[in-house]
Amino acid sequence: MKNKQYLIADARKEQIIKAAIEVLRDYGYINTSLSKIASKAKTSTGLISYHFSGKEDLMNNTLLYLAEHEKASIKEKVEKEQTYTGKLMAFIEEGIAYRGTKRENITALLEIVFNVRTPNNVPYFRVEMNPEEELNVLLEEILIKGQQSKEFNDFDSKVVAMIIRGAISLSMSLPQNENDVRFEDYSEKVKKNVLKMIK
Amino acid sequence: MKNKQYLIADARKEQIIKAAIEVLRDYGYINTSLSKIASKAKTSTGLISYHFSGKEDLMNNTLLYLAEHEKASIKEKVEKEQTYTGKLMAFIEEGIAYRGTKRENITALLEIVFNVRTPNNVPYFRVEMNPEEELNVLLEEILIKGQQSKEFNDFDSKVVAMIIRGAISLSMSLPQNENDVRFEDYSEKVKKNVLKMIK
DNA sequence: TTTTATTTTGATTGATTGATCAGTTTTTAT
DNA sequence: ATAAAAACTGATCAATCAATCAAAATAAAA
Repeated sequence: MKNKQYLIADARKEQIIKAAIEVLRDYGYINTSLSKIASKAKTSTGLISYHFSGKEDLMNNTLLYLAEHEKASIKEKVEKEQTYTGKLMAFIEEGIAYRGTKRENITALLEIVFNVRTPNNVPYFRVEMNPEEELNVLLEEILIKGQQSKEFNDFDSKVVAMIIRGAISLSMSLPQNENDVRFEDYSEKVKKNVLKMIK
Repeated sequence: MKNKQYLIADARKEQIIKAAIEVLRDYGYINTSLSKIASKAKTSTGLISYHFSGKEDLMNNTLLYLAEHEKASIKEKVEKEQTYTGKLMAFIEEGIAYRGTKRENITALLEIVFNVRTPNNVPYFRVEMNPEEELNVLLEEILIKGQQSKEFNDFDSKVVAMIIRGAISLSMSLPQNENDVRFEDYSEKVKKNVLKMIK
């Protein structure tokens, strides 16, 4: 029963990670301490150190958890579509929608990516193979295959991918108190403008 | 002689701000301490507290210094152009070029904007009237006036402005070890794609 | 049941931080 | 020249932090 043996540990780990996400969202990385996470998770700092090898390890696991969540959400929508145009529109739509509905997740992810650094002092957001990078690969793949299938015309796929990523990122700066209509409106208009670039 | 009276103070303030920019670039916000800034500026922590009311005040002044620098650099190029197409292309070109040549400035600016919060715990990058916002206003103004003069066709100026801003921001993720050619290439291609959206 | 392994607590430690302040030097004004 | 104001130093302080650890509680295995 090797599985059951670690069930408690895994559940506790996820509980701590979820608490970390809340604290990161509420206080920002600089004001996120293990004791704040511990009290949010209704446990002790010692337990965090027991399940994770340190604060950095906790942040790495939290980042992985968040990136995986986002990636799964977007991939699912993309795979439902048959055409590359459909896949691309789904990528944009879900990328923006995710930032509207799962705002706290993206907020926490940004706090980590902009503050944690490798042992060589390189910020995560400069690291080539960070977890977010997988979504880039997916996006560029859609663009290139769409060109090969003649659905899209000729353009630099890397540059257009960056423009799309930038537009999705900036949806975070949309006013959040309003309802979803603003996000949907932004999403529709971004899609229209992207089509102008690639068709 | 009211002017001379404050010359030393102003010079010292700028010296400390420049040291802060270097430390922010090298260590990131979380590892930026007053003592690190003091030793980089070859002075003492006490002096920083003498010239600034605290760490937050220093960061605010540094942010202002950086935003002013960038704004002046872009505005200068934009104002040289006569047509709105010219102004828009200049905005994009200088926005991207600035991120290539003054990388340390933008790096420090991002460290501040993503970490400092208002007394109400609102992150700076969520504050409506942050210093960066002035560039937005300029960009939207170019787009709207370009439409009014029939240089541009019909589109949502706020959305297109966001797409452009996103593309400029992401130029920071271009590999930096290479020479400027990558930035220029990216710049040219972004401009072409933007023209597809607005013409 | 007894033994062993896993999980949890909370107090403690050593290090670092931003800020303060008494005292010194330098500049400016009279 | 003298007084006053401004600029500056460096030691010190209280607060906070991540990490540690001995001891206790709980669960699993024998």
